[in-house]
This record gives sequence, structure tokens and C-alpha cells, in this order.
Amino acid sequence: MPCNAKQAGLPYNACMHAKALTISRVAEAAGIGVETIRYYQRIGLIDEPVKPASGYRVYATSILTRLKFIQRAKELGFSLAEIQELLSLDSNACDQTQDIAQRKLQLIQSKISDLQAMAAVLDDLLKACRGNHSHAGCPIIETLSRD
Amino acid sequence: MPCNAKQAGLPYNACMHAKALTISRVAEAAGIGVETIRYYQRIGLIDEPVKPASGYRVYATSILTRLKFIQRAKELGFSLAEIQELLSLDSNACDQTQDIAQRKLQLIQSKISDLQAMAAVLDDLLKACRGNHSHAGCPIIETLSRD
DNA sequence: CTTGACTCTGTACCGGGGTACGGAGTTTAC
DNA sequence: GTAAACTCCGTACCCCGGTACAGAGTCAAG
Repeated sequence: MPCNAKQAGLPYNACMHAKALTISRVAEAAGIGVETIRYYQRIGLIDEPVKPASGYRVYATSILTRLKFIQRAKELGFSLAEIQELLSLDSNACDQTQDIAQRKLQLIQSKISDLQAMAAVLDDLLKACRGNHSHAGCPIIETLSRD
Repeated sequence: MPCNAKQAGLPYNACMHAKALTISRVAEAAGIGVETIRYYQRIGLIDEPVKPASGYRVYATSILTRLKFIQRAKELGFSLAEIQELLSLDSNACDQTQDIAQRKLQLIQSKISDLQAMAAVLDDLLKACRGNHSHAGCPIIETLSRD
């Protein structure tokens, strides 16, 4: 996009303030890549900011809050689609948010107990290995394959 | 592969038994797609079964156990590459696999603690929601956005 | 006022984990 | 004994979550 400030007899830099929050400053502050921010915009996870005449995106500081939210939610195991759903909820729509979080929590808890079972089996296997070199039947596959 | 039963003066169907465990029966029984089974064979996650002269794969029933294992391990967050390594525990001798098992155990334990951390955060957030009847905004959304 | 750093759009690519298709051969049920 | 259903192989395509260009325009420091 051309900077139409020129047509108005102004320098291009009339299009942006010196310390504007540009995409690379956002990326730096949020600890993620510039391309990732553009990717999130493409998929609609964050809004395109208002662009001055030059076409350079200038972000509101609230973008940092949003990116933080996204990163936290990702760490909790939410997919970008789920995060989009969370973000679309009005912050008063506590009920729906709770539902989503509750389902996620149950999922996580059942993974934990499966992994604990698996760890116990592996631990037993290791003990058996150390004591017994015959290893006629490694129980791990059968144990994990049951049901 | 042509069925060389023909050259021997026999019908093609001499190449396979009527109720042979064919790929679609395996897929059906395991609740996965035929293409997925072929994919697992391509990447070496499961062995190619013996093929009679016709070229149609005929599986041993043990494939079902193995596929069950793969599905369970996948649910637990293991990648197919990791599952491959886990499966190698079954076929190798004990003393050759102890460190694989040891590393897997550590991996599982770190997955467990990651998931426990996630669960704790989600649980706290849910508790905050249940105590929040003020309509002042959803604590989950607010907490995830903070800082 | 130049030079280098930055940004724009668009498109292509990556690895992981599959899924679908085409065209040919095989098996099975009627 | 033929039609429908199944299987083969190879290749191409899909989604996800990014990442990496290229080529053109803009900004900021010296």
C-alpha cells in the first residue's frame, strides 16, 4: 500500500510514530516469531491491527495480553482452534468457559492415570530385567495392550 | 504379485483361506482405517505380514494386540517414532533394552509432571469460577490474560 | 540522502499423522 | 461364471502449526 501522505505533501514517516508498536517489537516482547504473528492473523486468531497509510501494522499494547493468553493456553494443551473458541467467549460467559476447561481437565487427568500405569509397568520391567536375564516374556506389550 | 498357484494348476483362491485375517478385517476389528494400517507398514511401525502367492496380506491375530498398544500409546501423547522405540522393547533381549526402557520411563515421568502442572492450573481456574458469582468477568479468561 | 533494517503480500515449504485415488489384479457370493 | 467387493501399489493430497522465501515498498540513523 502506498503512503498517501506523500500526495498530501507530507513525508512518508508522517504515516507512523517513531516508537510505534510494530510487528517485530511485538514479536520480541512476546517471545515469538514475526511469522507466527502473521500466521495467527491469517487464521483469525488475532485481529489485524489498524494500518496507517504506509501499510505497516501498528499494534495496540493489548495484543501482548492476547498473545500471552494464547501461549498459556497452548501450554495447557489447548489447540489453536480451542483457543479461538475460548477467545470468542465473552469474559462474562463463565459457564461456557468452565465447560471447555472442565472437559480439558478430565482429559488430562485420564492421561495422567494411564501414564502412571505405564510408568509402573516400565519400572517393574526394569526391576525384572536387572534381576532376571531369561526375559522369557516381556510383560510391557501385553499389559499396555489389554482391554 | 501373480498367484503362482495357477501355474501349479490350482485356482487363485488356493492362495488364501476363506476366513483369513485380511487388512479390512484387521481395520474393522481395530477400529482404524485400512489406509492407516498400510501407512504404519510403510513407516515400519508394524511388520508386513507374510503374503500368500496372491499378494494379499494375511495377518496373525497378534496384529490386533499391537494396534491396540499403538492406539493407547498415541492417546498418551507418544509420537509414532516413540511408539516404535517402545515396541522394540518387546522384540529385543532384556539387557539390550534397559536403557531404552530407562529413558522411556523418564520421558513418561516428565509427561506426567507436565500434565499434573496443567491439571493443577486448570483446577485452580475452575475453582475460581465456581466461587465467582459476581458477573465481574470470567477468572479463567482473566487469569490467562494476565501479565 | 543514502544505506541498511524493517515491513508488506503472497506463496511455498516443513514434519507429523494420516486419507484418498487410480488402475490393475484377486476373491467371493449369487 | 460373472458382478461386486476386496486388495494391491504408488502417488497425491489433507490438516496442523508454523517457517522461509522473494520482490517490492517504507523507515530511521549517520
